[in-house]
Amino acid sequence: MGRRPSSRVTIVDVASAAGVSVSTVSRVIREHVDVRSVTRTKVQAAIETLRYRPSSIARALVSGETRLLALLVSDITNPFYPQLAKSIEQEAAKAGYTVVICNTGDRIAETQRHLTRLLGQGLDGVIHAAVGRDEACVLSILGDHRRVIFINRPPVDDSVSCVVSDNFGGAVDLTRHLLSRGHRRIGFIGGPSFARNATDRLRGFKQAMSEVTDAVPFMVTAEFSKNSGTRVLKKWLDDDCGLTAVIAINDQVALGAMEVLIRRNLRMPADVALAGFDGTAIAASPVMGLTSVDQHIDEIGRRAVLLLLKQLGSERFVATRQVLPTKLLLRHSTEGDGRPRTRPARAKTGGARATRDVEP
Amino acid sequence: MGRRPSSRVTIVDVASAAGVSVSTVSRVIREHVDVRSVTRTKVQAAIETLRYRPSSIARALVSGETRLLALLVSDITNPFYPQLAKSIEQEAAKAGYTVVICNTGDRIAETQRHLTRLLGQGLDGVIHAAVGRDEACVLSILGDHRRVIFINRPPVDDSVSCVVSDNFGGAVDLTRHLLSRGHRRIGFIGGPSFARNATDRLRGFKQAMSEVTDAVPFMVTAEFSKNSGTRVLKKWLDDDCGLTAVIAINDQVALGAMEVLIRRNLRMPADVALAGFDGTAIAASPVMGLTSVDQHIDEIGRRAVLLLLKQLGSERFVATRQVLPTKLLLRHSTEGDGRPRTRPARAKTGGARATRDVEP
DNA sequence: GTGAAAGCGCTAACAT
DNA sequence: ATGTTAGCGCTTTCAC
Repeated sequence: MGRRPSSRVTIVDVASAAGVSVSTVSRVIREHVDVRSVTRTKVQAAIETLRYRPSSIARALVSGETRLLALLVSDITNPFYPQLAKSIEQEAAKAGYTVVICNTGDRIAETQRHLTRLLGQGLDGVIHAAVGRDEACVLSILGDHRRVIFINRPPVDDSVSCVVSDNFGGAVDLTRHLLSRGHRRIGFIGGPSFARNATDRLRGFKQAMSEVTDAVPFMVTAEFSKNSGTRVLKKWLDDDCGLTAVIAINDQVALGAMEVLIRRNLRMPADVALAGFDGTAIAASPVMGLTSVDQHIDEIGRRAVLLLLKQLGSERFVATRQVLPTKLLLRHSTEGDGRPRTRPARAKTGGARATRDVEP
Repeated sequence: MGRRPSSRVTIVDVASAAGVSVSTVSRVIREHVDVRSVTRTKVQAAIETLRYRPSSIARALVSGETRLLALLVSDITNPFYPQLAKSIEQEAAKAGYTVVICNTGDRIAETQRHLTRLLGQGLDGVIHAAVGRDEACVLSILGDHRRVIFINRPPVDDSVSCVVSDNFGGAVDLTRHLLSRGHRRIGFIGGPSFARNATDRLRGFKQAMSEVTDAVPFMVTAEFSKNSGTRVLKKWLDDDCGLTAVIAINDQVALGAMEVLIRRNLRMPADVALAGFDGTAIAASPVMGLTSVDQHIDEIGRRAVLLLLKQLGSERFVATRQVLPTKLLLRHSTEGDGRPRTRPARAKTGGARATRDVEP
């Protein structure tokens, strides 16, 4: 079962076809210099005609290098991660590396399960985009700090490399923006305390709020899920706590919150302004039109791969900490001028064949 | 470089620690029955204390089985695929299989690159969720039809297994729904002709339209991207062709189309009704509120894995073709009663602290 | 510059 | 029921 056809073309076949030894073929494959160009050509011809493809398994067995990387995410259905995954996959492929994506669901057991299995498969390195309670576990399972990069969520342990955003600064910018628009009672739907990007954002929020005397912060700890956003916002609205603006810990949570606003016919930002974090594509769409703190997702992915490969290739290792600036992207959900700005409500000019709404 | 610490615990270490031979250890690992329970316990203890983890690389080299599957998608940032990937990953993990996700971008060269590389890595099987022009290429590279399952897009070659939706039926249902709501001039933003799910949906649309004498279909071929939706809808509106409803080939294309409607202050469905395909989470959200033809994404993923594993495990192989029914999910984008139904525009009752809009 | 041979860690006959 | 041994396809000394 599962055994592949014994017809596999091996290095021995190539060797005999080219009339040389296997070691010579091996040298040609790995582009060693100590091969006469005549010989090399001969071997390459044999490789070509036999359509020989070296087995990375056999190679891995002897060299210990698989060119297999893992990308750990908490939930691939959060659009933030696919965008990240794409850039990581692209950059890794350039260097001949394969990336496997694993969902941890922010559960230690899942991280453990994946890592143990992948280590058996000969994993070369790990990019963890959602470290949390599993931080120690990851490091102990891998044993070697050189083979891990944390991204998105900063690790506690600073003897590990990471590429993260300036979450604190981003939150400060965003909060100041809301304050400058006159909001004073602002809610912050936070993330779990084990996620340092979330705690950093919370700190930024608190900092900015403390700079304005009459600002009244509302804070709550929740999960990074759409449901979290829905649940928290419902509660706040039901409690009638007079919020005029809400910051969600990420765009996904903001989506959940926005659904509540829509269901209750509240307008953004006239009734409640809303903002998120991450700068995902859906937030950027006018369909959602969500103000968000952009994370330069592609850049983080690119850097993570380059850093990891560099670490895998060098003997001495010093942990690197890269912090990228964020960018505040203003959209309908906050940029209104006090009058309703949500799309159909502000319909005035109309397009082709439009029946027109007139505002009260 | 990359060489893992030579301190790896091997099967030999376990054997000597337990005072047995390597074959006995191997038997214990693979849960062979021919082992006395005393011996087994002894071995397991040794495995435990030494923290031994079998190398699947070595195992793969001899058995030809890597338990590595590839999932080919056209673009992981289309939310349809992460949902699919998640269910596939989960089902595969149950059987100890690892899934690597590859973006083909619907380009043959990319498929080729990934497959060649992965085959060297000892790929066991492939689930291709976006076959198109690369169909022949996939089959020839893999050589063995048993090791491929096509999902989502039906293959041309019916000697290969597939799990797909009833795209034709789904399109018929959807089109009839629009017709029943009085729409007659309906646009269909189609997909590329190499994607059979797209062509099947188009057939369904034509079929349903032909059943109504005064129905006027508009059709165009585009890509499976948000931009396609934007571009086509802009053109149609600019041409002022009097469309009252538009069907997009998938939810992602519908998103692009919806952006145009929003930007032009056209209401859904009062001015233009809009619908998509796939039944993604974002379409279901009231933020998008898109009528869509649900594909039972999880079920497709689950079945694909089970079918593939079954095929990998059996000697004789007969291609299976599974066609799942679709389900029409009605949402704001089409279910309106003629009056504006888009959220803020129909604000009448208001929620807590809401300033109210009154419709004209 | 090229070849011969010893493994990498495991499985699967074949012995016992 | 357990041990012995020959590879799986490749890399890598070490000779020549």
